[in-house]
Amino acid sequence: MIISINMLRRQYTMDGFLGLRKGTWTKEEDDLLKQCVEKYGEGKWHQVPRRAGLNRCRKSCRLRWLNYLKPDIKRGEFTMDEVDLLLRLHKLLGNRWSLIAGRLPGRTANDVKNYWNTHLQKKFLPNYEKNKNKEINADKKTHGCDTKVIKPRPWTFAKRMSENYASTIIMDNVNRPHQQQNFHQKSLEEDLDWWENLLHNTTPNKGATYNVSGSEGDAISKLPDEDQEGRELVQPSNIIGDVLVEDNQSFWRDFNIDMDLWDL
DNA sequence: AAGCGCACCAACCGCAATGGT
DNA sequence: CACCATTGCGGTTGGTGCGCT
Repeated sequence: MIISINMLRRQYTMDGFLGLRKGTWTKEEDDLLKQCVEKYGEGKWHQVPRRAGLNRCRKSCRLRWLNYLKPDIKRGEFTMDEVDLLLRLHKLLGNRWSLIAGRLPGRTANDVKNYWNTHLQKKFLPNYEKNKNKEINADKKTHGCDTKVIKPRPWTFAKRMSENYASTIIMDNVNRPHQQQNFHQKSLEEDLDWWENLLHNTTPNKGATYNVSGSEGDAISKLPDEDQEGRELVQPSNIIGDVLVEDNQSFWRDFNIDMDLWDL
């Protein structure tokens, strides 16, 4: 077996002195981690190395599980539909990879980020080559233009959602969204407007109001399954525009991609 | 065949957010 | 409120494979 100097350096840096292994995972390590998660469930990552008998740090275990071992991970080429959605979401959200990945079933944030960096960045960012070594406005560097990215700030969301609360984003006079701290009680339909608008490909209008059900990637997955009376609620992931999509049905079955639409 | 450059992607690192005490 | 431990995220690195010369 040939071990390069770089490999040694990578595997035995500071963590190496602490006895922790680094670098590529072996089949045996994968099996141990899989067995551990199957037995104890996902989470409590600080306990995983000990429970699994792995000589890895908790971060490494978590990453390996989330990006590679998790059973529902979809591998292989991105489909046209996925690329389409990725482009739209990136235009709106910027490099919020976990948020974007949350809308692409089976894809991880790392997958999405890698795909963007290797396949899409050069193709869809005007002036990418020109700007890549320059210190420029972060939005401009990300989007190739002065697009303002909606960056919802996190707050304690679970509690608010459980009380059927939503926050409000008001677009200011330069089309920059900012959140208000006063929460209004809203109907679920209103809560979903923001995500509908997202998928409608709309640009925030001056003075327009968007209702946001929480923040960060968890937001959607944390929406309640039922309302306070116990009635089943429709998850926003199943709503594209005005169309309710059945489970396991492609969102874009009859959808034709029109790149000009986005003015990229 | 060897050398080089590039694309891809798994994995690492630093830091901010979150939760518990 | 402060502090600490843990989690999660995004940027970056580096190994590998492949095509070109």
